[in-house]
Amino acid sequence: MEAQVYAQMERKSAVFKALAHPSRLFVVNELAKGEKCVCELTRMIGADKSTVSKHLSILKHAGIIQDRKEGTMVIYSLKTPCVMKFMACVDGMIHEQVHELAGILSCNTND
Amino acid sequence: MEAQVYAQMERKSAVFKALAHPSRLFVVNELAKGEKCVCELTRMIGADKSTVSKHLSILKHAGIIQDRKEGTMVIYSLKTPCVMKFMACVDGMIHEQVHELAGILSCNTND
DNA sequence: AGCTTTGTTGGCCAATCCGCCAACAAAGCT
DNA sequence: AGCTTTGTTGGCGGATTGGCCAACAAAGCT
Repeated sequence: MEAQVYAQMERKSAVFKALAHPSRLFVVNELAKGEKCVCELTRMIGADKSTVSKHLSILKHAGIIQDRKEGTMVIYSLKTPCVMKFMACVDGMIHEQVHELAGILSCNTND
Repeated sequence: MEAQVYAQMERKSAVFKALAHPSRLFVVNELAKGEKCVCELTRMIGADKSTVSKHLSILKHAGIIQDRKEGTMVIYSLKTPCVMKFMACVDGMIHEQVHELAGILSCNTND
């Protein structure tokens, strides 16, 4: 693979890396419903605020979310709504996998 | 975050994790053009075949690609074409970032 | 049967990621 | 000014990932 192509793939993979964590995915899902401050996201996730702050920093650096200050609070919102389109695709993939598994195991799955 | 929601996010993030590597992204891009054997992908990437095989295994396990045997060769192909739709979205994000950077840099050219 | 080609798996080690704590910074309140 | 709330950053261990080598397996040739 040529260095130029590799560099391009690296930039792209950075976006996927940013989304490759349950908490960060949760954040994106919540922000899709509306903007939220770090404090609220921290309460929802239930981890240390430093942990959540770092997750948000990763998402921001990837260009997926943006922030704005309001008093002592920092409010985050979704920057790239097209991310949610792919979420639907992933949902479909997971449903398909569950279906396949259900077929293999031939037992009930209450989802 | 409730355990059930966390589990759902974990399943989703597995798909993103699978795509969160330059070589694996390269594979997806190549397979979008047409099916290819491990040997060809190995030549294109330029890593050890064991490394490429593991990358393919990760993509397969995530439900993104599928394989089929043909003689001594194993031929991989894209299983979920909707992945490519998101690629376009990511491309757009990167272009936007480049644009922003260009804007910032063009405003500060005082040297 | 023996050799070659093609892939996969296990193991080792380096690099990266993750989550908590501690420390610090900024803004509002008393 | 001091205290509180809200966030960010640094750093430390533990867990995970990534890439190479070696070993093994399957199928095609000679």
